[in-house]
Amino acid sequence: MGVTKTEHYTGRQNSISVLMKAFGHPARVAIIEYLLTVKSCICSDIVNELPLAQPTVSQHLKELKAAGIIRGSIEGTTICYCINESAIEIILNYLSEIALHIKHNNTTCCKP
Amino acid sequence: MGVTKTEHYTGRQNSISVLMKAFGHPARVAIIEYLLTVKSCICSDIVNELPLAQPTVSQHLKELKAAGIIRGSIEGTTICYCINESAIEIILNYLSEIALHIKHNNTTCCKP
DNA sequence: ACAATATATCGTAATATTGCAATATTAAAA
DNA sequence: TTTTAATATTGCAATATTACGATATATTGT
Repeated sequence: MGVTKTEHYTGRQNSISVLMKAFGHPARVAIIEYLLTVKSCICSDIVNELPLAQPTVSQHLKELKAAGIIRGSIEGTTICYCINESAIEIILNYLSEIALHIKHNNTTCCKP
Repeated sequence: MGVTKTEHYTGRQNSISVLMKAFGHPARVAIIEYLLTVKSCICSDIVNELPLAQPTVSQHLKELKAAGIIRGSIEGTTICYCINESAIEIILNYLSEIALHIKHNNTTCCKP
């Protein structure tokens, strides 16, 4: 049906999937990487850096913002967008836990 | 058009987005978490743990495997699935880089 | 006030994803 | 060999995503 049964999963499972999904498109990965290279976060020229039309970029930015990966505020005709460090930390902590679990469990099957 | 312009992005951007996308659904997050709790990785009962029909679980497992997040091999009527540690490490390294970049750049705008 | 510039929103087409019933496949067990 | 059990595949309906042209909005500069 194309609709996710969100209510059947834990809050953490849902919020992790939202954060990860935001990284789940190469355009958004490229946007994030571009934001990193720009020291000042006035980023009116993302459109020129990407092979995408302005409405498409705007939409990806909106999704990144909705997921909490970036923050932004209007500054005249330009927008100040930058990465929300704490969102990155949340994913990092989650994956670190997983990596620890794997090492701890030390499952011997499925080794290449 | 619903079709991603993969060819316009770097190989790294594409592969990161593939890995992250695999985590971009709560059912797959739940599957991964379940795999972690099972010491031996014979996981024939994922279906009983999740609020999803067997074909749906099978499909999510297929996607996780295609993305490289899990590995699996047939063992009679059951399947041995487990998490591919190196895939987790790849994401961890990538996000650590981003976090470092953020701290290093020390952009002062967009602070809450 | 008007033009220029930057970004957002709307509408829409193409494609992808999610979920499941039905069915197929596969190998162990009787 | 037939049944049983576990997983995969197929086909399909509902919904989501991606992308962009057209247009709206908003602010700056003249």
